[in-house]
Parts: sequence; C-alpha cells; structure tokens
Amino acid sequence: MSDGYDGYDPHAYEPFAVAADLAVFTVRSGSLHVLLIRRGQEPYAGAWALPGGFVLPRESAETAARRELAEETGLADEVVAALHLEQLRTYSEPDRDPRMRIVSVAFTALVPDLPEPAPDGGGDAAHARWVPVADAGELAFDHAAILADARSRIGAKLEYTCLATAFCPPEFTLGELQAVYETVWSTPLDRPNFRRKVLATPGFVEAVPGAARLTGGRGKPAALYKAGPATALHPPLLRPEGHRR
Amino acid sequence: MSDGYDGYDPHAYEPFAVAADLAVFTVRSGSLHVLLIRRGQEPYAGAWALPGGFVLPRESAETAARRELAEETGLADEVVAALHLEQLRTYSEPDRDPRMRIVSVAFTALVPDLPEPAPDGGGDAAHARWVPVADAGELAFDHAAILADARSRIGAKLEYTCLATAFCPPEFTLGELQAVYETVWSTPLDRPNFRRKVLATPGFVEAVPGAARLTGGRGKPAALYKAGPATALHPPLLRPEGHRR
DNA sequence: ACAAAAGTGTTCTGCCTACACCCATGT
DNA sequence: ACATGGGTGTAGGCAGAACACTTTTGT
Repeated sequence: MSDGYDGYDPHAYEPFAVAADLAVFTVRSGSLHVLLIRRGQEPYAGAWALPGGFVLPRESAETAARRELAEETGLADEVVAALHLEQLRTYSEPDRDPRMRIVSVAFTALVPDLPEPAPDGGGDAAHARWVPVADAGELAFDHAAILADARSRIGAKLEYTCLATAFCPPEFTLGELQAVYETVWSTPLDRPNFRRKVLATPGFVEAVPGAARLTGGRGKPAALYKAGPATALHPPLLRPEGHRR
Repeated sequence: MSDGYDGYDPHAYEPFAVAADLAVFTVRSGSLHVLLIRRGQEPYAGAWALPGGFVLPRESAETAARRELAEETGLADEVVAALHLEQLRTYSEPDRDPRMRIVSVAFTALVPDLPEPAPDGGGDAAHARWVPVADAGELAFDHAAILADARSRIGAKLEYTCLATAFCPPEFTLGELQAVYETVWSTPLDRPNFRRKVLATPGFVEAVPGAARLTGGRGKPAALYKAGPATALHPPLLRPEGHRR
C-alpha cells in the first residue's frame, strides 16, 4: 500500500460492504448444475442468485464463504470445512448492487452429487436448489457474469488439475470420472485413451483393491478408484478442440 | 447474494476499507524487477511496499489500481490506460493491516524496461524504485505473500499466453523475447526450438519487414518483430521441468 | 582469424489419436 | 444369444528435445 493509506479516516466515506459469493457446481444426471438461492426480498425478489453473504468484521472472505454455504444449504459443517474452495475473482463495479456499495469476492466449489441434496435442509436452505447451468438464465445482480466466469474457469481447470475427482463420490469408476469431463466440456472423449491418461498420471487416482461396482446394471463391473494426492496434471488433459487449429 | 443481505445496515459494523495493490514487473538487465514504494509513515515506516491505495466510492478496483499507479509512478496517463492489468487475488485476512480492516484486491501488470524509469517522476513517485524480486526480502503488511503469488502467476502465464511481449519494447528481437522467458523462469531455453515455437504460433509475433538491430554490438543483426493479436498460446510453451517426471 | 549472436536443418523420442479387439454381466 | 459397458493392444502422426551446422557482424 502506498503513502496514500496514511491518515485515512475509515468513516470519511460511505462505507463499503464486502461480500463472499459462491458458485457451487455438481454433476448430476449428465449435466452440470449450480447451486442457486431464490431471493425473498427486494431487490430482485423472486429471482435466482448465487449463495453468499457479508464478510463479518473478524472473518476472511473464505471463512465467510464457508459459513454462508453451511447456513444456506444445511450441509454438515465437516463437509463444508473440507470443501475445496477456490477464489475466482473480485467484482467491484460501483453499481453492481442498487442499494449500496458492495464489493464481492467470488469463490468456486465442486461437490459430488450429494445423496441428500442440499436443498432439503431446514431454515435458509429452504430456498436452495440445484439448477442446470444451461437453465440458469437471468440471475440477480451481476451473478450471471460471475457464473459464466466460474463455468469457464472450471472447464479450464479440468485440463491441468486433478479437480475432476471433487465431482465424484469417495469411490468412483473411471467411467464416472470420464462422464464428469464429458459433462463439463460437452464433448465425448475416447474411453481407452482417457483411461490410459488418467492411470499414467501418478497420484491422480488410486485403485481400491478388489472393489467393483455394477454401473447401470448392465455390463462388466467396473473397478473402483479414489482420488489420489496429486493436484496438478502434467502433461495436461486437453479438450479435443484445445490443440486443434 | 443471499437473503442474508437484506436488512443489512451499512453503518452497523466497523466499516471495511477496500484497497487496490499492484505487483508491476519488468525485465531489466537480466533479472525480474518489481516496482516498490518506500513507506514514509507508520506502520512499517521505511519499509518497502507494493504501490496501491484505496478504492474511492465511485471507482472499481481496477480503475483505482490504474489511478494509483499513475499517481505513484508518474507514468503517462496513456501508458497506464493501455496497460494490461490482471486481477491476481483478493487478500482479506482480518489482521493484515494493523490499523483497520482493509480488504485488498491485488493486480499484476507487466511493463517493458522503461526508457525513463518510473521513479524519476515527481511527487509521490519520488519513493518508487525498481527492485530485483530476489532482493525484495521483507515487505510491509502481507505484501511479500502477494508478491510471491504474483511471481508464480506470471511464470505460469508465460506458458499458455502471449503475455511475454508485454515485457518487450514495441519492436523487439526473438533473442530479447527469449531472454524474457529465461529471466522469468530462471531456465535456459534452446534457441532454435524457441524460435520455431514462437513463429509457428499464429498471431504471437509479427515480423517488421526490413528492420534489424545489432544486439550487444557483436553478432549478426537480428530481425525485429512486434506483438501480434493473439493472446492465448496453443499448444503451450512449457517450462523445461513442466512435463518431465 | 576469431568470437559472438542470429538463423536453418535433421534426427529421435514420446505422447496422443484412432480404432480394432477381448471380457464380464444382465436380459 | 446379444446388448451394454469395462478394459487391452497397436499402428500412425505430429510436436518437442537435442544438437550439428551456416551466416553475419565486431574486434
């Protein structure tokens, strides 16, 4: 910070509020879904919005994001605490909220398709729903832009990180993992090559010895894997169009 | 934002201040430099810090970053307006500033080695200096962490974007461009392969017909190029260690 | 003549693509 | 038996790594 900081009076200006908003994604029945909240009051009453809320005086933005997520979705605290949250970007246009000056730090999170879907929780969670991103349409404030940024970020992240496993349950088949990629990228992938690529990357997935699962009833039972310790994917797993001219 | 936003009183809490801080890099005499400001007052009087300052009530964080950069470095307004600014991340730990709650949106910028170095400007610019990042050491507040994040970000960005040209003057040789990569990555690169890779990427650089420059006095004069319209680099130009196991 | 820097050519390796093929299970 | 999904093998192509070599300048 510059010398311009010194002598600043915190109360001289109309204060800023700082918020944390979340774009929480899951893959469910073949399409990418995002967690949205139905707004109860003006402005944008009745509109859908990303979950989020104000950063409290003794919180960091990330702590606030976790707290709001737990409050609004009824997810268990341990689940929320273990969640991989990633800062997306901060939105600070002066008129992004009609009421007052709000600077919002946006986060992205990826969760598996939860057995008890979040919206069934009590309290604030009553207005939370999983919505296919394709159907999200208009959202309150600038949340449609945040959602678009988050969407494109996770598409890119799948290329060079191991984050795709965050969309899967603790144990999953390679077919399920491939479906995550295909859903997020909206592109079919070659199964043999996908398989080799994933298994050739040390620490991406680890075999669960002896375990197998019948997928969809038909077909050969698939071996089960769990997420490995690796986070980066070298060399990357590129989208089919990614390296074509 | 959630329903938690409604009924919020802007004055109910100790207000937040929002700041924009900048990590401005340049390549100069074979090493990566960052623009730092010597603080005149407490806290951290006499310490080095990243340039930056408060976001004003009607500004976005990015606008504030440009304004502060112009004020503190004496760079021409056109130069600052044309600068490629990229949002790095927002730092919001409650105690990052001992005086009050300050949430800081950090930006990164890359500039060529300026003919008239920024620090020579008048006014606030008097305390600005280019410092080799290796010599930056301890900085005020959490700026050392911001600098480290910015450093690693630009290293990664060079791999898959055309940003390296931002470090070069309007016309440059491929040797100079390669020196940028080698300086930022601290790795020697193979000249023939680098050259082919850059020229094979459409829109990365464009030849300036007929022009040539003697570099260092000795050796064959090098052809000149200017930055092309491309921004992405597909496929990426990976660091030597990047895809080795 | 020699050093230094630009620029060209060539070989080798390894990954990625593609597609053909076998295996196990339910109906 | 056959459909369905899991899993293995293999040939071709393309890009990058490594390095030998030529060209043009200053001393």
